[in-house]
Amino acid sequence: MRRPTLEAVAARAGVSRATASRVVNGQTTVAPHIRDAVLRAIDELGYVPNPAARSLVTQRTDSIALVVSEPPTRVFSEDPLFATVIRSASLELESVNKQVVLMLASSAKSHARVERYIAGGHVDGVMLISMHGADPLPSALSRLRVPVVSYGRPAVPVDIPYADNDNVGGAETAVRHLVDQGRRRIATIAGPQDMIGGQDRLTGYRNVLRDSDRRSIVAVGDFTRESGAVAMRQLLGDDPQLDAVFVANDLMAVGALQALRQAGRRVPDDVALVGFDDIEAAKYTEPPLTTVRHPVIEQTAAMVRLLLDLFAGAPAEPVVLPTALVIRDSA
Amino acid sequence: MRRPTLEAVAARAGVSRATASRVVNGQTTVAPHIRDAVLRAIDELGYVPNPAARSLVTQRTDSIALVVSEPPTRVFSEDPLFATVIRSASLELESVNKQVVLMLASSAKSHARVERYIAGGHVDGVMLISMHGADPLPSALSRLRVPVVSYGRPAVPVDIPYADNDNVGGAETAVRHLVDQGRRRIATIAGPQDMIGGQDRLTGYRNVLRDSDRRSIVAVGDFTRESGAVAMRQLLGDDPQLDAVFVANDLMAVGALQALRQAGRRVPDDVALVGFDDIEAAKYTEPPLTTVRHPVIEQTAAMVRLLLDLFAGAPAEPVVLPTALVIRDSA
DNA sequence: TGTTATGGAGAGAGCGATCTCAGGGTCGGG
DNA sequence: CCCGACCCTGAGATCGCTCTCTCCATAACA
Repeated sequence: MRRPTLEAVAARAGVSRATASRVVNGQTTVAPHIRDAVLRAIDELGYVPNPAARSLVTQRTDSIALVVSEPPTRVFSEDPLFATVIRSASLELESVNKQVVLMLASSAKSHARVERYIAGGHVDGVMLISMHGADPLPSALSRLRVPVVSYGRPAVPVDIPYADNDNVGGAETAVRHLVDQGRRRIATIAGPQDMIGGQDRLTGYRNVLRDSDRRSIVAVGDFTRESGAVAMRQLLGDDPQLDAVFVANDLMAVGALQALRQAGRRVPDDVALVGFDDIEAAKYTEPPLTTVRHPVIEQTAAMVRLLLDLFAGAPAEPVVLPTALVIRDSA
Repeated sequence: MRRPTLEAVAARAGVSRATASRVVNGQTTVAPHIRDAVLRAIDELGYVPNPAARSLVTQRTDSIALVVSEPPTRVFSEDPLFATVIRSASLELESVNKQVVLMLASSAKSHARVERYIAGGHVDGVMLISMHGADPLPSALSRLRVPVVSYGRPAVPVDIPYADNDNVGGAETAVRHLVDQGRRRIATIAGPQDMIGGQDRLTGYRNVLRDSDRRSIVAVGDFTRESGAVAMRQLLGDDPQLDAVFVANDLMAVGALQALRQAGRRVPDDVALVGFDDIEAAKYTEPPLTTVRHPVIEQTAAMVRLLLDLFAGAPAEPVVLPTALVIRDSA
């Protein structure tokens, strides 16, 4: 007992396959009563189009790969970034009837697997979210003649459109805010330096300090809460007099806040703290976190739009979204 | 400039399409020198089989959906369970040349989307990891005549094979261990009661207490670390004399440990603690956590095997893997 | 030498959709 | 009343592959 085919639907409705196909694909050039007959037949038979047959002739699959090029432990960490990107990309593409296929590319072996899958034409395009500098995937995929876009500027210079947020500018705004408050010893907890976001946010910090006659005090974390606490303790050891910290993401800022509390420093009285990302948790810290908004959903939407542009043959230029300082109580 | 077809490969190698196909699919009935010629042609043209055309005739897609029926926030939480299942399922299926397609089914809307995708025949089978009682997906999918297996016993009674671990038995072993140590007031931090794992582990706790003439003291968490801390504080309020706690998963146990420390209780001297799952972090707590091993990788492998059995037409009976008490320092 | 296995290659029929193109109505205008 | 325009519908080719079936060549045996 096989699944019903379009042929069966057509027979039952008393029309040709072509007409049935027209109805299935929502063409308007079909007489209403015939349309209804076909729809009824579809319903009665429980017809669902065979995607293989369809994509064989259309040369489309209507599915898009979201390749996350990170070890699973990072993807499935407490960082809500990936979850948000995945969810909003799915949502965004759902509205144009495309399905997101999530692929994790951690090891070199899984890279090869992903490449084979993409090269095989299983998907119409690729959204890449890869943050590490050494990642060979962006260039590998761009060679495959498949439409590829990236979430965030690829670390390796490679000619694929991307949607990013203004990491440098955001960091500059944050640090300038601390300068404007008259803070003198402004430290930073930077992100990992093999990630473009980590680099750019540190650059922003340095830019402002350079122009404002202050010495830079840097500790490096890896974007996890734990590493934020560790880095904060280290900074307090390096310079017990520090009166402000710019933290490269909110997760580390939460850890830093904890470390400051344990060290008996009041925030913002003794030490002002600015984070980056504006994750949900930033509202609920004690005190609520002043931070730079990283528009994840908008950035994802922009990335999706870039991909759709590529499909349409339109030119797709990189997009950089502005960030905005969200002032709460920690600075 | 289109992708080369099998026809092109055959032409270049001077053989028929059928022979080229035989080589591509690794059949042995091809003369070595012809085989080589075809392989060379494949290499020179950069030929990759068209999956749509292939699955149109074979009626296979060689991809398997892993449907995670949880809100993304839970999937991408600090709980390493999902990451491990995803990784080991991919690994396991890779060896039989099948690709895992990850689908998140959180809302009712995404349920419909997943169902449509599966019904469309995009995948050969489905692995379901769904923990909530009210989840309509198991029964919905089982109606679709697609091979479906489940990670963990489905909360609704439905006829799909599953691989589970012995939650009840594991909990019993843990609590018995506490009884054997002469603990008198043994509390539990249970998991969410709309999840089968949460229910079963509480059942195990109750079974042993009932037989050992002790009163049960229950607080309920939601498997997150935070909720473990909250529940522990509540238990200490309810019965300041308690001398042991069985915690339904390690994540909550970590939180409980923290709460106990803050309350000035020594572990295991004042209060003994047993967790469940044996996650990596359990080794590194202070003191290291005594816990029940939940064999995630083996269980995933068993689930994959069940699915492959279904493909082969073999009967697939539910599998329940044994758990084992891992004794460290907390009890 | 004739006959039967046997191994290896090719011809051709599908798989289930889309899409172009041609043909048969209906209608309005001359 | 005839004809061109227009709107629907159907016939049939096509997408790229697998797989059965047939056929040929060589080997093995009597």
